[in-house]
This record gives sequence, structure tokens and C-alpha cells, in this order.
Amino acid sequence: MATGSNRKTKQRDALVSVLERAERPLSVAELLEAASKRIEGLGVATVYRAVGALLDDGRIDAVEIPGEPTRYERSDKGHHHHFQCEKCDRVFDIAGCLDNLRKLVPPKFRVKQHSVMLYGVCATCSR
Amino acid sequence: MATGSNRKTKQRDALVSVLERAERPLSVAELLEAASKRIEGLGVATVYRAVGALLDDGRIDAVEIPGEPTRYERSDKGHHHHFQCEKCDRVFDIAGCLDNLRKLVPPKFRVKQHSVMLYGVCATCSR
DNA sequence: TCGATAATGATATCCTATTATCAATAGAAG
DNA sequence: CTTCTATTGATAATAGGATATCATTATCGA
Repeated sequence: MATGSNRKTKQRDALVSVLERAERPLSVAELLEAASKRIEGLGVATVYRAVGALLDDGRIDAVEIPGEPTRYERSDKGHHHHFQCEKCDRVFDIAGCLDNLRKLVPPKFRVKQHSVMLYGVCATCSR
Repeated sequence: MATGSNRKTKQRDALVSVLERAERPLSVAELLEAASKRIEGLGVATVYRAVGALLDDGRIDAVEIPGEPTRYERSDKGHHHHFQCEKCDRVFDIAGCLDNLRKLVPPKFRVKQHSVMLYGVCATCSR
């Protein structure tokens, strides 16, 4: 809500940069770890604050998975879905989507959005 | 783990009955409310215990949705997915499934299971 | 009908992601 | 360089679902 200013800080820059470059959705813990390599002593609260602001600005989207901490990813990727590896717990983007999902729904049900989660073992952990 | 006995109680009977007859996945709160109509003073702990036991026995399955309490449903329904109404929060079964999901995944990724969640407004709330 | 003990219900506790608090720090305007 | 105050970081507090505890109750075999 605060329309206050928006000072440029190294921690925010680092976090934005990590999110921009990320090739998969990252949790707060992952963000903290990644950005900590550049920012000595980065705190969790700062990560949560930055994530909150970026969500408000619509620059990132939340990827929610049952029983898992929320992941975040750039919002400019277009419609897609996700895959979670049961070994390393990482979440990956899956391009494409079956849009014929709608026809599964009974009449009178209005579908506004959907999410598809795939679970299995990722390429790295398959080796 | 306990291989202990398994006494027949009215609360368990009521809960099993509610789950058997349910036409959609029910949360612990919904189970409690439904079964309370028959069992005076039914407690939450009992519902959790019954649900736990039924899960162990494989008689029911958990339906997990991000940010929502887990729902439970009979495990003999066959593969299907779910729809949640944004008005009443209820979850409904959606028959059928797009099995071509697998082909969306990059090579070397092994898909073991998937879940599809549809969100929108149910028939009742559409009126 | 008794007795051993599983099951129940009320409630305290845990868990874990997220938010709030507050003193210390550091952008940035002048 | 100073000053103002947004931002930070450490940590306490919150929230909500699920589990543990324990005295009381009720099931069921003898």
C-alpha cells in the first residue's frame, strides 16, 4: 500500500538479478542461498520483503505446491506448468499446456484457471 | 504402525459412512460437520485419527491443494482430477484426464504422477 | 457382568512458512 | 558532509493445520 520511495539497495538488486536469471522457480530459501553468495549476511526478512514487492508489482508470480514452500519466477514466461523432482525437490518449468482441459468439466462449471503439476525424477537425478 | 485391535465405534462408523457416501473430497472440517449431525460432541482429534487410519489402510486418498486444508476421498474412484470453486471453496471431482501430459516433459525427465487442478465457479454458485 | 485397554474428546503442543518489531545501517537529497 | 528516513537483519510473534497428551469413557472377550 505504501507509495513511499524505493531506494536502490544492493540486496534488492541481487535478489532481482537472481530471479531474472533463474531458469526455474525458486523458493525463499533458494533465493536466500543464491543471493547470499553476493550479499554477505543477507537476511530472510529482506528476501520476503523483496518477494512481496515484486509480487505486488507483478514482476514475479508465485508457484504454489501442496506441502511445499512457495516458489517464485519471472512473470514474463507465458503460460506453462511445472515439474517437481522427488529426489532434489527442485521445481522445473514445463513448456506447453493441454488446453482441452476445459472440456473435462461438467456443464455450468466455469473454469477460470488451472494448474498442472508433474512429479517424478529430473534429468540430473536420473543419472 | 500399531497392529493393535480395531474396536468398532459409532464415531468411526459415522466417519466411514460419510466418506463412502461423499460425492466430493471432504476436509477434516467438513467431515467433522457432517458426522457431527449423527455423533453428538464428536471431536476433531477423532476425525484426524480416523482419517489417518483410513489413509494407512489405503481406503481413502488425500487431495492436496496449495494453501488449503487437505481433502479426503474414497480411493476406489479411479484416476481423475479436481475442481475448486472460488466462491464456496468446495472441491469437486472431474472425470477424465489428458494422458498426453507426459509428452510435454523434456527428455530424461521421468514422470511418475501428475495432478491437475481446475479453478473457477461451480454449477451451484454460478446461478 | 467384569475387567483390560482401545478409543474418545478437550486441549496443549508442534511445525513451518510468513509477518511484525525495532534498533542499527545506509541511500540520497541538499 | 549532514540529515532524514527507508531499508536491513536478528528475532520474536503469528497463523493454521496436524499431532501429542491424558483423564475419562466405552468396547468386547472371558
